[in-house]
Amino acid sequence: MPELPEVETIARFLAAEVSGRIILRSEVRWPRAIACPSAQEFAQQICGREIRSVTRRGKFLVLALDEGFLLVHLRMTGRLLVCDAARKDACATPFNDAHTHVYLYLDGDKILRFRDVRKFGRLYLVQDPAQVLGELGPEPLGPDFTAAALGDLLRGSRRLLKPFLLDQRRIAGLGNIYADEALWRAGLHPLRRSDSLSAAETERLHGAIQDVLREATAHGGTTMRDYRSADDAPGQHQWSLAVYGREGQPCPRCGETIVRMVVQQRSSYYCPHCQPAETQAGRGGR
DNA sequence: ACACCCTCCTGGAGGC
DNA sequence: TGCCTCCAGGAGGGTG
Repeated sequence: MPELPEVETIARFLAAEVSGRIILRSEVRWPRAIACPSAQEFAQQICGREIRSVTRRGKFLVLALDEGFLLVHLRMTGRLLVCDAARKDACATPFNDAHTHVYLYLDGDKILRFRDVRKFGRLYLVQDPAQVLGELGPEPLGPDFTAAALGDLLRGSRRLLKPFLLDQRRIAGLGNIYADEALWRAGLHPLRRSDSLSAAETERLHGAIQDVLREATAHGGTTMRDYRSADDAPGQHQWSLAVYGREGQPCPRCGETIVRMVVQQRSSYYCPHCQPAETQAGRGGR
């Protein structure tokens, strides 16, 4: 499930592979993969466009075109793959399979394709990226995301910490894995209320979010099952996870058994010892 | 403003 | 072996 580090890894790879290339033609095999405009308009409008750059905003890939923007959200199992036209039948991931929904044929005999087993991912072709990205919160590794800024966000919310961290309108780019890892690093229980954090706890959470995202990006992301970069390479951060997916295993910090619970329909993994529900002051979740 | 539940999807895992 | 059911989960929607 691509979150910020995975999308960043893909963006960096794609930037080197497709920047400056012209989209000669496209093929949309599953129209619903195109969120906007219609699949027909998409095919017409994208033809002849030059890809100027590939960057990331939150969990979105942002392909700046000479005219407009192609935005891609991979959701759970979406992938963008590049290959040489001459070697398309030798791809590690089958070139022609039922899960590949959009093909973009580029100059220089390159092909960029969108594949998604679960069909949750979407492509957006827009003039103004704010149409899609406008509601996103700050970039957690950007200059605006200071501990003070996080404090303001936290004080403005009465939600539980875990759903707070997953809300892309508050912070853009965290998903289930890194939210759990950040909470563990900060020693904060997922059910703490956002506006209950002390200044020291806010500071810890801020550092934890940035550290885990930087480390995971340096590792090329986390591959639990499906994630691969655009060159089919898996990430390596799964070997460094402290709590996510580790129910029943010992906490790397204290040895206590990691617990899984469901918070708002989502798995949450935490260490009951390192992330106590009760605060020092004696109040708190449960 | 918040929680809660549903929908979208499919392959993989577990039960029998 | 094989069939059946359940489940993961990001985001957006509806409802209370």
